[in-house]
Amino acid sequence: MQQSLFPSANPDPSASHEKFSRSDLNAAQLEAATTLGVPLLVIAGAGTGKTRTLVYRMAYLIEQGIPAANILLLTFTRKAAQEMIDRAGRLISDPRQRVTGGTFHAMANVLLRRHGHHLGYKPNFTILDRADAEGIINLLKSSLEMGATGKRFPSKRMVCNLFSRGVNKCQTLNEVIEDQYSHLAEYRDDLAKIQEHYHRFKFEHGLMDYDDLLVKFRQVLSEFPEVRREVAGRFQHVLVDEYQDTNPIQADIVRLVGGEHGNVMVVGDDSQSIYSFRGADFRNIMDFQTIFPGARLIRLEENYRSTQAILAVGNAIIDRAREKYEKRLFTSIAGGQRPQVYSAWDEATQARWVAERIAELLKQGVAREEIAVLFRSGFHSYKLELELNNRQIGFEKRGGLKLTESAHIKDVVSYLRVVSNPHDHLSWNRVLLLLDKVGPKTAQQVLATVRGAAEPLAALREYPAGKSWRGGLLKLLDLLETLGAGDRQPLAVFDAVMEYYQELFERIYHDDYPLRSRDLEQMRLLVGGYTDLQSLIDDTALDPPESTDESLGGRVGKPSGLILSTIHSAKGLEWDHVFVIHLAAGRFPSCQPFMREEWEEERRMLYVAATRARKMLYLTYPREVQTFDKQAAAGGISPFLAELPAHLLESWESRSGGGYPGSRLEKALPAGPAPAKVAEVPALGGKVRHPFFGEGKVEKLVGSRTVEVNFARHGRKTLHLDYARLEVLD
DNA sequence: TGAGACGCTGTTTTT
DNA sequence: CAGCGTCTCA
Repeated sequence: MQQSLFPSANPDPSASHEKFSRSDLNAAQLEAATTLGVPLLVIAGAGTGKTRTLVYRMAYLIEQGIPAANILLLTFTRKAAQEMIDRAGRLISDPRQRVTGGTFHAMANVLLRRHGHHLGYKPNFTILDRADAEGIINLLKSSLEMGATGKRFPSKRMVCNLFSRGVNKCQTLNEVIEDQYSHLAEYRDDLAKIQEHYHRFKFEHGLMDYDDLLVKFRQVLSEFPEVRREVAGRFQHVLVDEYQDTNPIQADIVRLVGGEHGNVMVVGDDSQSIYSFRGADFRNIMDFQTIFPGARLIRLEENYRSTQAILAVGNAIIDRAREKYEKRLFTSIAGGQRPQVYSAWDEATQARWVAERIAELLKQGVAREEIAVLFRSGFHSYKLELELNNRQIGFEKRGGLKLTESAHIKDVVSYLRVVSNPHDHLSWNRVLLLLDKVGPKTAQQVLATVRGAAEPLAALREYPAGKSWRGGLLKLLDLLETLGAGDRQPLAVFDAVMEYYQELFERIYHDDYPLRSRDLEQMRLLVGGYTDLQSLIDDTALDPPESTDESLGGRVGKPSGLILSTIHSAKGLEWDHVFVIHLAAGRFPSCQPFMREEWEEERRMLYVAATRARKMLYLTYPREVQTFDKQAAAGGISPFLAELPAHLLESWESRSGGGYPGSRLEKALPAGPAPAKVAEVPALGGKVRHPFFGEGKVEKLVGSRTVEVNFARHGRKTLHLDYARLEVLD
């Protein structure tokens, strides 16, 4: 097995050797970078040099004689870790000193392959991505004969969410159901049964989902002191980025490792907490000082990123947050142009306008990598993507569909997974279903043989296969046997798989296989970069490449072009020119939030988006948005945008003399802060309609502005009238 | 039992 | 518009 923790690119040898210099940091940053012997909690506002501080701290530790191998940097994405580590590498004299770093999941993966045997795992376990996990739920659902007829059983997606939520918030199944899924109460017993089988299934077949990686890693750390000591001994300094977005399990992992020596620094910003759906709670930041008594708190408040004009808008957004730790960002980059607001007629106009601004910027000589377009949800950029394609402006999309989520890639990866872990039932199932004349029933029967066998391949040789598909099965076994035998490079394995798969591929995807084969070619390029099959397989789940063309150049360092990204994927990044689109009611905030917590998180998301901009910020919204059934053209300006003081913003004026139905800001924005629309208080027992949950009946009035509503389709929800967009029916 | 056609429904964000 | 589940035919 590969020993380097997280295989990553070599530092760029051509990079200049910046000298580590204390004068590069302000007082607070310097304190954060150089304080030793005390746990540190760094509250760092957006753009206050948090990354720089982490980078300098790594370099400082190394200069103090601590081997880089003993330093661990935990970040939110692998990209972020690599970039920081590269930068630290440039500050020190010995380029071979390389800090290890990556995501919590990646670290857990590597260490569990080594220590998982304590919990009964073999080192060749397979990591399940979301679709895999849902697949298992589906398998179990049908094998347990649930949801057969009559009542509709909750979707696999729902079931997975429910399980995951329980894990990440440390709640029991019953608590989760009560809390969030009360409408599923009647399925409680079935869900409990599925959950039990799900856990057993994963364990018996050497499978781990994302949550397992964290949970099992925590377990091995807490139950086996010798493991804990070994891990803590190896990582004598732990640095954690984006701490506001860690969940209780991750915090526990930090506590267990860091508790051994206390050399822990965590960096975070409560105002940028946007991952509560994964169990994160920004209040956890303050628990740090309880977990590590005597921890020192350092605040970074000087913003080095944005102009005053942009920062003013950022501050105005977050000022309206109900609950936050006081902190006021200031910048010495005076002036700057006020952020521009463009109110578009509809989505197409919005797309055209943004594309035109981008074309203009490019013409003015702005580098493509200094421009980004951000949005709440992946699909918000569809129209813009079309528009950019029309104008032949290349872009890279972050977030949204991953390359590895497409069926044909999953097919290929399944062969690799079976080679690596012959007990991986899920992949076996997929691989068998690809055979002609083999469907779910037959596959299940074959799998029964795999289950008991110590050597599945040999056992299957003896399988009494039906005439129509015997040949196919034997060919498959030949392939797997050849691959399992030699110690081949991943690329050779991939090519062998492709030779076998090509025929099936063209049959199954007969209508569009030429298009799909482009993905396979791209995948082949990626495979070429690996020397170890297991890490290739791991990365398909832990570090999946984005689906659009760009992938090799963008893996390390700077993004290679114009970026379209979800706000979540834009975390920690910055650009000169940032467009935030779809700031329309019902889109951003998405129509889902119905309680304060969720509403506030949406607001923080806008804050994150706005503070990505260095020089110029553009905020746009379509006045009309199409819903999926191309019906209701709801929308209009997002309340977040509407409530901003108008004098901080500037409306866009059409230069071409009215080619667009451009609006004047004064018209679009109310003069003062807009009060939230005061919704009518419905009567007890009255009917209401929610944009997402549909119709429901008011069951209880809690306080003056909070009601409990029982929705026909979604069960009972507690709603706050100031946040939920409730319509009172009569 | 598998394969393919049809109709329904459901909508974030990510490791 | 998918991606699912159900239904029908071979």
